[in-house]
Amino acid sequence: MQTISTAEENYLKAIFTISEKEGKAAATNAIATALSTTAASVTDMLKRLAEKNLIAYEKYRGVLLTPAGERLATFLIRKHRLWEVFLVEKLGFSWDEVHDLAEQLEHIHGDALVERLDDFLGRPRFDPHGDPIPDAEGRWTYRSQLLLGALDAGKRGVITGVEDHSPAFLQYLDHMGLVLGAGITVLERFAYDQSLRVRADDGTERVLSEKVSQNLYVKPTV
Amino acid sequence: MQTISTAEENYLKAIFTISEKEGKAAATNAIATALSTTAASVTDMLKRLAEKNLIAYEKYRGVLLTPAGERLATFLIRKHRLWEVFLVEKLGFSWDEVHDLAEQLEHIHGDALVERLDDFLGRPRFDPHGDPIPDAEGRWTYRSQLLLGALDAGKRGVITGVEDHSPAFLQYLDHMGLVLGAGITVLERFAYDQSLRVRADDGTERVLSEKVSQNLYVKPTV
DNA sequence: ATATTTTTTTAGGTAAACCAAAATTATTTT
DNA sequence: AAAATAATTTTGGTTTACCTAAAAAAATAT
Repeated sequence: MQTISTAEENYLKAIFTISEKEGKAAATNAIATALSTTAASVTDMLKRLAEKNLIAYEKYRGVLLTPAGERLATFLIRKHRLWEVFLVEKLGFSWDEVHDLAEQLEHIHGDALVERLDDFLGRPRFDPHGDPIPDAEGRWTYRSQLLLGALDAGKRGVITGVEDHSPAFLQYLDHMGLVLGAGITVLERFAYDQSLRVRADDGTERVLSEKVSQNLYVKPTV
Repeated sequence: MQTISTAEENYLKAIFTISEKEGKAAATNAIATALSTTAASVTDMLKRLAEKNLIAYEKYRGVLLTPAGERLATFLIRKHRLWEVFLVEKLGFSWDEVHDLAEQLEHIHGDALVERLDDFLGRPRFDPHGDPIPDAEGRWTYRSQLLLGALDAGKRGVITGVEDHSPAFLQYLDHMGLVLGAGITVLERFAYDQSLRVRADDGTERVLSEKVSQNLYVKPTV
């Protein structure tokens, strides 16, 4: 069984994320940007990953993960998100503090560790940002959610996740009481700047910018 | 602030352990053996660690840690042992399974993580093998313990730790019911092979070899 | 005190993971 | 369809952390 380095794991995760979002092969430059490295370094690594049959790579055509590569990437995301749950639920970190630590912890190797951690945490299906956690077989939980910006006036939804994971956005949400699970009703949409007047379940009313409404996911309630 | 690689951290820990046990500067060969590498590689690394002022190195004279190096080594041991407590107390691993995982986890960087983990675990002073855990300021807890082999016939002690940390020994102890905190009374010492006849607090009597009695620590009870 | 053995260092080399600059290929514009 | 631009790869280099074999120093034996 071949071993995979931390650097290789980071490439697999980046390729997974980019090709998933773009719906096509990940470009060298996109990977370089995601990993804060140069295109030359990426080409270097792609050759090695192709050699290990973790990616399907054709020069100048971008890359896709092979089933083996996708399995590894999925498992890395599983580990990252389980550790995030641990950091928030057990150690008391806030959701804007856990990314860098989880980025390190996801590279710890040990199948038994992951499964025991999962049990210890009560087999959570979503991480502290509302992102789904693949199960031990790599299966994803799908959930019907839409951006708050897509919710019609008069409709209510429950906050289920974020698109922007930056600490600045997460801290803003904390400040506004917009936490996962909170109910929110769209009262009015201002055509001028696409801002929304919303009401929390406790009756508090606020105006949220388009930028906020485009980065917050809600599940509509009936 | 300079960064320290995982390889460098492993050298610091090895130097700490060897120089502490031997009571003198750690020899190149001893470090090579401890890290399963070659003397040439060790010399290589010693130059780099000396450059970073983490060790006091004189060619052909062995190495000692500087205060900065000792601080780092102590903190690594703190992290290693806290993670071992987590793995045993929270995730349900047994004491013979946790070393390799803790060996990875000790290299996770994050002061807040360590302090929160320490709190979460109830600020334990000893790890699952009875080894002391340095506190956040790097202070060690000392404990009066001696090898079971040094306990006179007729005396009773409580098991406080192990010298040999190998899974084989730990599993043997489990099998014999010789867990941390268990009481044990030496009934008789056989001069021929230095084996001991002992009695557990539940009345069970056993004979333990010299090898066992030289690898098990007890705290004498009055 | 010299010879032998052991330990340590040096010399020269490797692979992984990065880089800048130059060359090549693909894409877009005209 | 050519020219210009953008994306990608190649070339030649770096550092880290290893290695083997040879040389040098220290320790031990005679």
